[in-house]
Amino acid sequence: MNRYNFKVIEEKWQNYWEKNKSFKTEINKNKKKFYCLEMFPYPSGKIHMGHVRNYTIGDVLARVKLMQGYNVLHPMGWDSFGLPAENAARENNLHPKTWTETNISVMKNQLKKMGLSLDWDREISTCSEEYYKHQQLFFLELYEKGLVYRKENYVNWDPVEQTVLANEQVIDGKGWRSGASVERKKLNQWFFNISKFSEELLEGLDKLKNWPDKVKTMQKNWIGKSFGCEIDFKIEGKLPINTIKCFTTRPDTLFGFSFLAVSVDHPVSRYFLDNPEFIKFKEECSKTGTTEESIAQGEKIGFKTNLSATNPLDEKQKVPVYFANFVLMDYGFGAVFGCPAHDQRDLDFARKYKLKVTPVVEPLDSSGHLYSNNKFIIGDGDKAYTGPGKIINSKFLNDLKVPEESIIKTIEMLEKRKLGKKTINFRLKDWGVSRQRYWGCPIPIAYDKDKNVFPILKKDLPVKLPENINLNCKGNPLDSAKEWKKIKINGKELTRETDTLDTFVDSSWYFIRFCSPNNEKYGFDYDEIKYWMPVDQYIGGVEHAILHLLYSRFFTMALNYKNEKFNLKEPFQGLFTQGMVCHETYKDENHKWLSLDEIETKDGKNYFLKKDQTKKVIVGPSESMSKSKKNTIDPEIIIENYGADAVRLFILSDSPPEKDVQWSEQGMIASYKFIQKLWNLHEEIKSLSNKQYQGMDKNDEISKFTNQFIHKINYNLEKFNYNVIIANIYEIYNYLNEKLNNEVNYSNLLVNYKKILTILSPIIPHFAAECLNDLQLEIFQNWPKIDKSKIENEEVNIVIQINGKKRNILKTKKDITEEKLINEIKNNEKTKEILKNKTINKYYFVKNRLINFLVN
RNA sequence: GGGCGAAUGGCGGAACUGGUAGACGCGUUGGACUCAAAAUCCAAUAGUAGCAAUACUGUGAGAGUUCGAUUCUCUCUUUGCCCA
Repeated sequence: MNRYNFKVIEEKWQNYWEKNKSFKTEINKNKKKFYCLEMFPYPSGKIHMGHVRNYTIGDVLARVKLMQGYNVLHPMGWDSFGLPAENAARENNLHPKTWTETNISVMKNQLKKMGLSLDWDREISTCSEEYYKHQQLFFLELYEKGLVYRKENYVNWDPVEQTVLANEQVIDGKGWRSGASVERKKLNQWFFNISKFSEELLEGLDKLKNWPDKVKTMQKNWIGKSFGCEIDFKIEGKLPINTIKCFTTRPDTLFGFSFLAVSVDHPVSRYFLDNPEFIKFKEECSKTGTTEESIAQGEKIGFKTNLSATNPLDEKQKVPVYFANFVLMDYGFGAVFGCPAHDQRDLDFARKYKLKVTPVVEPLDSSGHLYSNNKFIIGDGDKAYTGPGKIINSKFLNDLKVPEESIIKTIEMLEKRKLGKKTINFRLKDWGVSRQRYWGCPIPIAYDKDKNVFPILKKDLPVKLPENINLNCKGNPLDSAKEWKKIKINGKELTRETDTLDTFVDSSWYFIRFCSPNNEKYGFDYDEIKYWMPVDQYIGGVEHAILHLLYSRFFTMALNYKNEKFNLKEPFQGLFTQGMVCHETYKDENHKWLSLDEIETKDGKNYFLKKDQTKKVIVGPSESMSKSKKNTIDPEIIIENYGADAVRLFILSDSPPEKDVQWSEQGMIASYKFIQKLWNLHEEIKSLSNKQYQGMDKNDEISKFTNQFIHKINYNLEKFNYNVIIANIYEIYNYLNEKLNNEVNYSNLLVNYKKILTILSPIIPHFAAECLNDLQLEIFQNWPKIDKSKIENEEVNIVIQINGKKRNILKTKKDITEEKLINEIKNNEKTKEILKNKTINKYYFVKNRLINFLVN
């Protein structure tokens, strides 16, 4: 028997597919289309196991759909702008473009070695001019539609690096590189008006039937629609201010009102700018980050003004007005009223500044700690009560049910008295797209001396990135590109915008570009997107559940906005989020991460340092593979050692795709060995043909088994239960292996074996192609149809229960009636004992499944 | 603190709309082959009792609905993710 030589065979078929352009796709209106898309990678250098998992899952689906007769679009590209290229360029003195292109060529080669069914003719790279020139045009179109605007906004500013930091570059309030405390700084920035589509983005979620509920919930929370009320508070003080407008979701707690808090950026702040103490306070506020989390966790501080605010429902109740760091200008109206008894933030603040705490909601359940001497108080002094109950201490609002009645009724009352009105507020903020970076898509805008905005003329696109650039300067490199910055529009001397676009913009329309990747005139072709879009199945990591997916949905809606020809609102019909690939972690005595290369084991449990066998290694929990934890496995080495088919098989086999999978070398080896076993089986089957082997399988049991197997696989494919499919494949192997020893009719065997190979081909395509070809069959087979008459068995096992406990199993003919069954049980040697000396009070019969006797 | 999910042998995990719990794989144990090892093949493998047939117990804990619950309901514990 020949050993299966995966190296030769995998290379052979990869070359064959490439040469024959087996996966090239074009519009074919006679065929149903299927657009299968996996999230395209950032070209960081090498592919990692996460990619292997993502692309294997996608490839199985794409190949199945192809075999089922769909016209399958399965493209791949590169999300190739971004900060790592700039950092790497600084460290290695390479141009970001060179670094990126090298990485792309390495990774493309690696992907090809996985045997993916990709149409490489559609490859795109977001850092290429061919791509970003269209993006710049979209930017201008969105600008014309009023979906892009400029405003001042806070950024995370690293005072040492003189640069803006992304949120993930801020670690514990400090710059990741410099370690300096990050400041809040105001900069003029470009924004996409995503909040204009808040309602549509929210409503659209309901129509996305093939999205995981988890992701939809996350997006829903992110959009954060809340019903509430805007209330005008009367202000008294020695300033020309009459009212301050607040937004609240809890107007029903108005009688618990003990202060009014406004943002330091609120318009009223202008009256305090000559107050040195206020300036100091404002600076203090700018030291806390801009994220909601840092504000929530940070200390709540306030600056007391000489103003007072009046409760609109009670003229007598007047409370102080504070500037407070936890109020943000871009939520609501930059002002909130504080009801400390029923809001944790407000309570923290009230305790700090010794403000009154009046409870206005009485909890329903009296077992709570909020009671003392039958009187409701705020229990231990630091916990606000936010649960349900009824209103107290609130005059005419008293006894309203919280929250069912209280909020609506209070709003009605306020509206009647013209003191406020019902408002819907969204948490979703507009998308700031300006990045002070070199390696991104230049924003096609210029300014005159007075900072007036001049869009670059469309005929002058693309705005190319300057090639010669000094990346080792402080701040944004484009800012120091003096010559590049100069531009004339209609004879007017202007200065270019030096910010580039957030890379999330690049990935917000690449799926549209894939439909017509070579259209030079425009970002897409209407006919092509009409045929291909939306993406039928999008597959990627759950870490993109919110931003990338929301931005892509927005961008599609923005393209659709005021454009009847476009006619597409939701880009991704189906979404699947796969889990991460995990591995054990290892540390030395000093709690430094150790890589697998640095350690050794003899028993698989106790690990020692390779350098020093006396040093024990601390084995940590399994965590997602990452370079920083040194627990990565390099797919290239694994493919080199075991072959692409074996890796594909393993990465699917051990866990459901939506869950994390634990990398296991032993599991990997098992998959490798299994392919060898399948090959041995193949050789054996082939050898039978020479003997014209005629076996005994008269009932054609093998067809029955195969049909049932295909039926199971179809079901599991639909449910994405790929791990169960692999188990099914092991089952059919075990079955065939046994049958070959038991004699089988050769022609029956061959018919079914062909079907089995067909089913294997999306999962282990090289192996299946080799076997099919070896039998002189076409390597691209149609997905086998099920012979329904052969799915059902004529015989079934019926469980016999006594008082709900299993006592025996009886094999009978299918669809047996209760009477016949009971008769059979009573006469059968094996089962008649069960009912002996027993009175049957009642029995339950489930056809073809069980019978449950209730006896004394 | 809120929202959502999860908990099944030594491990990863199966189980259709409530109806044979533990498919399949890994590991472990025993055996065959071999001078020996590797590879391969065969067998066993939830726990307890028993030579065995078999019986009892078992899906995080406790309750409930039901003839019957891994599956449905409630409470709790642990844990993961997202938001704060």
